[in-house]
Amino acid sequence: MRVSLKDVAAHAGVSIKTVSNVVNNYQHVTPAMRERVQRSIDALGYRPNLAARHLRKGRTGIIALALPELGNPYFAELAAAVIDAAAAQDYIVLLDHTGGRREQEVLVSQGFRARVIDGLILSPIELETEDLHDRAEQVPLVLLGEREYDLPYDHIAIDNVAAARAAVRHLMGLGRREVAFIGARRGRSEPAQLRVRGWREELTAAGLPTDDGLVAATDGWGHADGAAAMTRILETGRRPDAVFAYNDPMAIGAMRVLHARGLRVPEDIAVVGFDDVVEGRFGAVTLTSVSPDKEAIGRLAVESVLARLGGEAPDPRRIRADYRLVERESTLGRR
Amino acid sequence: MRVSLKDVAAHAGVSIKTVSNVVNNYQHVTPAMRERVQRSIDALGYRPNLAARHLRKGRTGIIALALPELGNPYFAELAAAVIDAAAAQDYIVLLDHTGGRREQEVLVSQGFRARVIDGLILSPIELETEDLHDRAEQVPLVLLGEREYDLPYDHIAIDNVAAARAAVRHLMGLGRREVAFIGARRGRSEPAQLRVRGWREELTAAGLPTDDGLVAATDGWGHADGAAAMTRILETGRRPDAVFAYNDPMAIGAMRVLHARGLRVPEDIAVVGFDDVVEGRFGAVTLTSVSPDKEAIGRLAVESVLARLGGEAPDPRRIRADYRLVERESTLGRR
DNA sequence: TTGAAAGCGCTAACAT
DNA sequence: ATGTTAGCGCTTTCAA
Repeated sequence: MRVSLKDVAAHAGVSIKTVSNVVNNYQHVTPAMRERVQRSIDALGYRPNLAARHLRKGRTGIIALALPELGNPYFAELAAAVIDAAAAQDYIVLLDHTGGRREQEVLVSQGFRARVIDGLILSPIELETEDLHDRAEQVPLVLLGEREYDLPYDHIAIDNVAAARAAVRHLMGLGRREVAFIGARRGRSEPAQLRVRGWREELTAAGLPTDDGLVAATDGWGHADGAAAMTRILETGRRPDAVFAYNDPMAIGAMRVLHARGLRVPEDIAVVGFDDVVEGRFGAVTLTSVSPDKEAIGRLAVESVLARLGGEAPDPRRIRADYRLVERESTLGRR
Repeated sequence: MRVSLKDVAAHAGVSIKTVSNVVNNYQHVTPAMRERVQRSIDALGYRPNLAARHLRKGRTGIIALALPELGNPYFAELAAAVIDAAAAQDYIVLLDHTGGRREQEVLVSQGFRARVIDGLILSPIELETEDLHDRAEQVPLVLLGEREYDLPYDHIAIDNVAAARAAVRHLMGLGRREVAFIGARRGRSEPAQLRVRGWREELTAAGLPTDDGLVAATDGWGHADGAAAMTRILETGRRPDAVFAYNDPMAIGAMRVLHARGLRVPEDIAVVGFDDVVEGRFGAVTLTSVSPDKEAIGRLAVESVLARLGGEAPDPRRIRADYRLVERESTLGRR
């Protein structure tokens, strides 16, 4: 059986409390006593039982991170950032994925998937405001990503509208006039709405029409969805001179289609992605992309959850992380 | 405060045990009683406190998964498989990453990073046999991946030597005679040794020399490392007619270099990767790759850990997962 | 500065 | 079929 505080106490000939004091680095312990107890701890190989500690303190030292899908490298990289930020505060991360499906997101937000957690970081796709209204769960929740909710939770994201505008502006600056948007979402909910809005606003500001025939809706957000959307646009006979994709995998999928059809990037069609995943830097044509500060997002998310744990209840905040546009061959061409 | 069993019992006018019986779906409860208790549970919004349950049962319902890095899509996809397999058994996954560094791997294997877990799935890179010898931790450990250890732990992997041989054989079948290997590892430990061995064996079997000038060692396993290694080989003046990379990101990095130098894939140099990540299917030239059955690996890993939890102590097994070689444009060319 | 004892919420052995 | 109770390992008053 495992050794408990009691065993150590018996071995050292002291009380349980004294051992506990040593384990928890309590101030007022004489060095001699600390020494003696520590010796017993080492001798017996004592390791505190966290379940018991948690039961007692009501804390588990675990935060959950629920992402749409790990296959998308953006989320994988984000997960890495969150794990590191959590580790820096002695927290461990439970990872879950929702597939971006509302039902799963609701389950997660209600705490039905992971129940041993001190806090939850959720990046929703389809989740609706009303799903969060009757949240029985009282563990702190922090929201990530493009969807915005008018609810009292911290929300961390970059300014998606501004970022999308910057991307489109970059294309305009290169003389492109017909910019397609790939990755609007089918159905009622519109996860991509902020980026579509940025696209629309920037075109309008430039005095250009925003042609819905150039907006391709998709079911998912992977390479294949981007490829399918690009194909669909081309098959209508439209020939835009630029494409702005909801994310990098979709942009890369689109480029694959362009390449296969003999269209040159960027000479014939320039392409801009979103998220700046590593993969975009190593294709035959490197990808221009909006690069959110993932490190910061991960760190801010962890800080937000933990802040609410301390009993402090700061007002819910909308936190803006940085981003920048990384210009590469898919818009600038080969230097 | 949270509602406890006691609160529900009081509300329903029954004993704690009865409520517990209902919550745990104990057999012998009259439907009427079950109904009545359930009503109280719903009314009060009772949710079991897992910390307490775990303290009592000595189980947490959590398994840890420690991977080298999430940025590599192979590991991200594997993580997804493990999470799903665990969910199917009502288990939740704590995710950690080691950076493939021995020190971190040791920490993880000793349980110093996550201590509230029922089992651990570890995919080591630098870890040495002796690091596992004095494992104080008694939670079940399952090993994943290419490194093999002569130790009493379950180990799940594909047959790396055979898979590497299949890849090289495919190249030989296409008439290639000078096959470089990218991604051998610097330093004492050799995570890539099985794949290098397969490469060597197959060349030897074909009566070809295995030229060490065609083996490029790297520090990491990312796109950039593959690109650097490819560059190094080319700059020695060597011009192999094929490249076999340790993994897909390295293969893609290498293809980027070839493309930038005007070398055609596969006409001038054919390329084969390993892991079959999604990204390889959408480049300008799609990538031929060894495709391990990630689903199966994830499932087998979870099953292995959980099997050892049941008190059963089956003999440690070496479990072989399936793989296949997926042939694409980087060796076959454009159809 | 250290010890004794209560109790966190739950399960399981035992009693009814 | 349901109730009583001890105790999982720890932290935390409270007392010495």
